[in-house]
Amino acid sequence: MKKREYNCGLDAAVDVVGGKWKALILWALHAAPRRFGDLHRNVQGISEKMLIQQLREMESYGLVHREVYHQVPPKVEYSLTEFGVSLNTALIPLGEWGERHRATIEAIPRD
Amino acid sequence: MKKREYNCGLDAAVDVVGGKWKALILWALHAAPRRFGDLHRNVQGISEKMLIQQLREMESYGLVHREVYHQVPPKVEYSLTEFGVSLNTALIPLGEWGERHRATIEAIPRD
DNA sequence: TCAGGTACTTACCTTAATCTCAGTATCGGA
DNA sequence: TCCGATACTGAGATTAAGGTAAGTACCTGA
Repeated sequence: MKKREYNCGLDAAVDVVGGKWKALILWALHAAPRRFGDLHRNVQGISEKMLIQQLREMESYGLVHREVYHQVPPKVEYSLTEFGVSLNTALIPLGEWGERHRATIEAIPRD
Repeated sequence: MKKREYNCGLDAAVDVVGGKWKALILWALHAAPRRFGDLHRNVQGISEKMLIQQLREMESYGLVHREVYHQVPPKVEYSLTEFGVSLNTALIPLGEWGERHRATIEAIPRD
C-alpha cells in the first residue's frame, strides 16, 4: 500500500487487496484457520518469503490474526479477523466473475 | 496480466483488474462513455501515457470499447462493453467495502 | 550428540510497473 | 503561415514487486 488518500472506495480497496498474492491468501483462509505450512501448500506457487511478507502486511492491516502456539516444532495459525471476513465477503462476486469468465480470461493473448 | 492458468476465479479476476489504475478507469466509465481528455481529468493523478496504456490493455481484454470520431481536433470515446459492465458490477461490493472502511484503511501506518 | 520438523529470516538479484517529459499528427480558422 | 485543440507515442529513468537460495532457532526423541 502506497497511498494515504483515495478518490473512491474502490481505489482504497484495490490498494489493500492488490498484488499477486493477497486475495489468494485471504481466500485460502476463508474456511478455517490455517498453519503456515498448510497455507504454503495451499497457495500454489508462493515462496515462503512472499507468504510471510504478505501475511505480516495483512496482519498489520488488521485483516489477519496470527496465533502462536509455543511448541516445538513451532505451530502458528493464521485466521481472518472480522475485518478480513468482511473483505473476503466483498470479494465473492469478483471471484464468481473470474470463475464464470475464466476461459475467456485465459484465452486473452499476452506477450 | 501474466498468467494463463489460475487456481481460482479470484486469482483470474485480480490478474485482470490488478494494478494501480484499471479498477479506477473501469469505475470512471460506469455511468457513461467518456472521451480521453475527460477520463484524464476524472482519474486523478494518472499520466496520459498510463491512461492510454491501460485503456488499450482493457480494450484488448474486451472490457472497453474505443470509438473514434474522425474529426479535427480528434475525438475518441471509451465505453464499457457488456463484459466490462459485468466486471464493474462484480466490483461494486469491493468498492462499497472500501468506502465503508476508508478511514480505517487510510489510518494504516505504512513506511 | 545429532537429525528432524516447523516457521521463519536475510541478502541479493531480476523483472515488472509506473513516472517524467518531450515530441507527433491533424485540420480549421485567425 | 501559424496556432490551438485533442489524442496520442516514445525514450529513458526510477521504483516497486517478486523471486532464489541459503541460513537460523527451537526442542524432542533416537
